[in-house]
Amino acid sequence: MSLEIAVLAAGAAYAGGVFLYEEPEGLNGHLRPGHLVLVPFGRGERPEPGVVWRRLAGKPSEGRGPDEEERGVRPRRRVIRLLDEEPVLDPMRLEWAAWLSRTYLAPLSECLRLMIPAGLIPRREPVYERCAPEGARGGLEHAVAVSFAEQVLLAALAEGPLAHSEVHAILRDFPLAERQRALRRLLERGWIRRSWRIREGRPPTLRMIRLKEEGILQALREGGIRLGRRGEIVARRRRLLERLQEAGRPLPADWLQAETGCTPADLRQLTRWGIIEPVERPIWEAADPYPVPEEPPPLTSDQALAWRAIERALKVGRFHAFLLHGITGSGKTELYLQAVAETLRRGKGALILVPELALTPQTARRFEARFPGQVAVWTGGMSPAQERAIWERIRRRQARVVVGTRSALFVPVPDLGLIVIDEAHDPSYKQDLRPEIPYRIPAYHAVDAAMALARALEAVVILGTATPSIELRYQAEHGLLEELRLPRRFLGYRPRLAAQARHFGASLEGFVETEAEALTSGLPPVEVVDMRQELKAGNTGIFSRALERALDQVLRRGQQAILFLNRRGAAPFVFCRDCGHLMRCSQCDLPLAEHLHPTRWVCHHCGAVEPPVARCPHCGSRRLKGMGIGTQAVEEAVRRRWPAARVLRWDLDTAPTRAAHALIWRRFADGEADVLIGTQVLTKGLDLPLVTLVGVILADVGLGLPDFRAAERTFQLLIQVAGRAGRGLFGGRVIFQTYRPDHPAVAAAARYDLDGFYRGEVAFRKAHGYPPFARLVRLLYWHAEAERAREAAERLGEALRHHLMAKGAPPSAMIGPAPCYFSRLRGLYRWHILLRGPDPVAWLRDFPLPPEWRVDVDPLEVL
DNA sequence: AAAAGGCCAGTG
DNA sequence: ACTGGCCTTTTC
Repeated sequence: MSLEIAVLAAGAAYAGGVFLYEEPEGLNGHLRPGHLVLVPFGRGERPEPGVVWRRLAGKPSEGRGPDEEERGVRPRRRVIRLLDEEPVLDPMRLEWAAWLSRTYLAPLSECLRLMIPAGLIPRREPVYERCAPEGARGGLEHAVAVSFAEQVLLAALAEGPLAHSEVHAILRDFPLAERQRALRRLLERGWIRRSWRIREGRPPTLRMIRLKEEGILQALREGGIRLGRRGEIVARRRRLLERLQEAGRPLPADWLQAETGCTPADLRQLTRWGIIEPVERPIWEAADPYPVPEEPPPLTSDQALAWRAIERALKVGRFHAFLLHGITGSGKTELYLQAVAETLRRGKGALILVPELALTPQTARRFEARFPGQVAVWTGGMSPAQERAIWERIRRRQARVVVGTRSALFVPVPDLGLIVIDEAHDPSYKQDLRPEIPYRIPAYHAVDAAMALARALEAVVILGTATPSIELRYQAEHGLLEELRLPRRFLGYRPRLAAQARHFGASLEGFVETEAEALTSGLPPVEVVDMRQELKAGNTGIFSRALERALDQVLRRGQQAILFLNRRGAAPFVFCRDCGHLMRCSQCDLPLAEHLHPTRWVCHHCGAVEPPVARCPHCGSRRLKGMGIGTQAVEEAVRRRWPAARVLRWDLDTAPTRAAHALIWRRFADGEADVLIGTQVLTKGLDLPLVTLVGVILADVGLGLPDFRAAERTFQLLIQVAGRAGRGLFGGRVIFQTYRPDHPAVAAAARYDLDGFYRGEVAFRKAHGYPPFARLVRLLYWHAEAERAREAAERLGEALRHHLMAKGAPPSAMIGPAPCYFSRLRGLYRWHILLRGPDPVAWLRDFPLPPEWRVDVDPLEVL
């Protein structure tokens, strides 16, 4: 009996990923597809994780492909051990992995690797031991040269085997190279042997806190005990104790900290005083910290209409996919929540995907409030231990609702009944290909992958967005998705709004009451300002007269404004005024942008920061000048023109981390600033009800790029940004400044004319044979030497041309090879070949594509 | 990717 | 002889 095992080691993919192994003795007949095992792999026999793919029939005559005959008989290695009694992947997900592999032309092992978080794999460490003296080629006494390090090591190994880390500790007085040399030489000569030790992973536990002194709160009240010196510290420690008392049972430490503001130091101190006590519990036994779920509000009539369709699909329990097309603020999330509730009632699990830079914790909190204790958050950047803990909670059905980013799609939620993809148009749902990621990972799109999974599982999919992509709308038009519309923004219910209105001195006039005291509003009106006219009128500033007046008014009224410009820094280009030379990144051949405070030149692709030079490298002139504007220039201009205004900037410079994003959003939402200036990161935040003005400083950024989706991206961005205004009682207005007021993306966005833009774009795509009328595959190659990149691309192009001809594909099916538009990034020259046709992947299936070529199926951009 | 094997110039 | 450095090969 042998087993086909997909080996998840990086290198396995180079050889197809699936290998034959023998079943270990102790487990005869036990291993099934989907089981996670460790197998020896490669020349070093390093234990690597693998997923059992198939059992092959026992007879050697059967189940042997012709290629195996060619390879000849070779003693197969044996599976080292089973890592988890239960298969980690069910048959449906194995089938799905095969689909991913076929669809994205990626090795099966790389597709399965997406579904196995690193936290499930135990740590492995080499162990060295002295061989029996007979085994060695010549005894110590015959040695010609034995270095001092080798002698020390041999002496230590005489006492018994040593782990890798122990060897390095013993040899710590020798330089690293010397230690490695000693190990290699002794191994080569057969004096020592290497094997592998697998560090037993302990089942994940959760640190919980137990209240030790029951009477502590009583004592506190009577004033006998002090919990600390400063009031703030005392307050949060008291909050912690109250929570524990209320619950009457241990609560998770991290949850307590988040909830009460206590720090690990607080917990240590209280433990030292004997007031509380940490206890470790298996993760799946963790008690539910939230006792009372929040009540769902009544639905508005728009929501109710959409809900009937969703509810029906959930009740039928077959595959069904919705495009929930709802403008910003129309109440999509409430529908997600109700859909999750219905899914849970049916005993199934739910998955909610959110875009990468979204404020995931805030979104997750809304779900946690409704489904207390049942929500797991899955984002990138977790530690292996966290991954393992959350994964176990999900698998053991402790958490039935998973909220997360793209990678959460691959968490095996048992009995998955619903997949929600919020902001489904967001580009972060597409796995991008980067040169530093080895080999060919599947360039999947979470929407397509989710649809395939849902089909296999008979689950329901909801794709929510205010700006559906052309492809999604096209699919909806052709019956592949059911489109549901939420055309009005939901403000809130009359009683609460009335109270707010009194507080802010606003009025509820002009809002539409759809039913049951639910007030809705339309989208804020957009004014397009032609900046060429401003120039003619002698206004060379950043702000048009209209925007200036509008900002004046907003600041006078104490409301908030957002200024949007999709460019960081002070100036996107630095030119020499004498010879016109453009400063470029040495690694990327992209223009350097000027940033201020301190003045520096930054490459917006690779992030390289260069100190500004005084003289033009081309002509030696000292007259170098930043041209154009970025968010930093807008900030300076606002500060100059409105010195009293409180300004916040939100872009990658001011918010490098997720926490920083949340902080800026929080500060602005709390009214700590009047004007928020930012790039597209600010389209992803949540509700900001006091914003009454959105100014787009330059709407045409990005329209000049030679990419067939450039117009669509700009259109979506403008709609999203406009949607940030007027989400509260004061209404709102939007101003687009542009040099191209007639461009369809700008003009249609200003009218919120999604249908008009869609029709125009579809006609364009049809005329030029772009998706959805054809599919694209982009083959990418990169290399540090320009010549080698060109050669490789031309060689492959030649081979592909012949292959396509033999397949009967038209000559127009292949575009290129050609250098990419961004021809050099991070020091690598980039070439690509585009394939275009009804199913270009099919042409490649029997084509021997060298592994260093990356395949981007359905690329989002072709730059 | 990572380990192992092969090749070759430099060293005592 | 024996290194160390650099490349190629292989992964069941």
